[in-house]
Amino acid sequence: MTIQDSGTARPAGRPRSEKAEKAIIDATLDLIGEGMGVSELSIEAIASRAGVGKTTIYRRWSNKEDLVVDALSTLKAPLPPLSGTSVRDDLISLLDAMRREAGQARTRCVMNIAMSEADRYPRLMERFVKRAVEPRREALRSVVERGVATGELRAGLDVDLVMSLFSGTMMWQSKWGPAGDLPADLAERVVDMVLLGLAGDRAEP
Amino acid sequence: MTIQDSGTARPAGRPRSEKAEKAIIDATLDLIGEGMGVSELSIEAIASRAGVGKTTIYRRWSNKEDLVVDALSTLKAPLPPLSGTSVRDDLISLLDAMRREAGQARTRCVMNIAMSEADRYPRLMERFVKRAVEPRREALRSVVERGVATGELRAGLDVDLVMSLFSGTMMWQSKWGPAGDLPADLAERVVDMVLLGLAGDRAEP
DNA sequence: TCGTTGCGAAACTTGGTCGTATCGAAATTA
DNA sequence: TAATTTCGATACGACCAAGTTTCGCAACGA
Repeated sequence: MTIQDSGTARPAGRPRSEKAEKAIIDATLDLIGEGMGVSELSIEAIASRAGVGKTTIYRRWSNKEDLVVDALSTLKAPLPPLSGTSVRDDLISLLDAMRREAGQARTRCVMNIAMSEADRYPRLMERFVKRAVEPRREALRSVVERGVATGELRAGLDVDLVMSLFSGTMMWQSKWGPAGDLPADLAERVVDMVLLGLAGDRAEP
Repeated sequence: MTIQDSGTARPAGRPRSEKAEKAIIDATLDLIGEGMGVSELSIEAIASRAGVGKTTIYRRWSNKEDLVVDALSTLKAPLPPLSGTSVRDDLISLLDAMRREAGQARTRCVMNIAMSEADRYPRLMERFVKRAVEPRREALRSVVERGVATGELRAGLDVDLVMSLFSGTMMWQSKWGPAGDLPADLAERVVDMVLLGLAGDRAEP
């Protein structure tokens, strides 16, 4: 028990540079954001991009995958606040958050990795899904379920399928939709189109 | 002008083996189907898988991308026949074709490439889109437009957005939906859900 | 039969990355 | 000041894949 034992017993010597750590994480995300797959990321490229020695990376992470896991984990998921006034409004809020994120190269390329390398890096994906995907999924689910409960949405809906409807549409638009940024009113149009349905007449029995 | 000038003036020497060519293409598609990205494909792996010397590959394609372009180009797009009786039926046919294709590892992994490597291999993607994506896109578009024309679908629909709705939902399901094969009635459920809409009441003005 | 071309296999050169080690300088504690 | 630890830089040996070349054999036309 030394005199300065306030939780973190700082060892002697030069402390690790937080700036270097941040630079490494940023460089990793940048490279991913430029379209690199996990398997093409090289420690050397990351070190060079970050302006850092390889030693500094290996001192912190024992291998590439651990580094990528940490890098992806720093992508926070600040869900938009939901007004809760109507299911329609909340759906638009959620989808508009997706639209805005789809405009960022980083998010887009992380999504690329999630789509294409999930099978090869299950550990990585597991952590990433837990951190970034699950919160959104659950937010969307709770909104949909609330809508069913309040009658704003039809009873008997397949909630998972509804979620696929919204998420899939937004993702498809961001990847294959019109070039450039997604239109600002996309979320609203998607939600209204889905809520209202496409049918021209409601001649159901 | 020799005596045998029938269009293809066969040069002297042993002719190129069509079998080898086919084996190379197949091996390429197999490896892609096993989850390899374009950048991870190695000519050596392809040659080894195809039971072929590297020379035989380099004699035909000057680089990896040309080979992959040719390989993907051989993936045919046999669209399902459309009954044309109702827009609903045709939509189900198209979406069910997607569902069935999503069950094939090859198609799935080609889709992975399309999603994640489109930016890095624009030439490749251009040809692939033209060959495999466009026909489907146009088939879907014509069905939707016919629906609007006949009144089966609401007037004033954003046709591109409708297409994103269907394509995106199916793709999302195949990637993030329940594990294993997609349920056989998925296409029907998606189409009906979208046509009918989610709203619980139609209190629109 | 002979010349030409393709074949698969193997050797080879080149270049990139890995993970480790070493260096002098810098930052911190004691 | 001395001890300790990290810093960025660089060098190292090992490995792997790319792309080229060489080899002996096979398949074709003349």
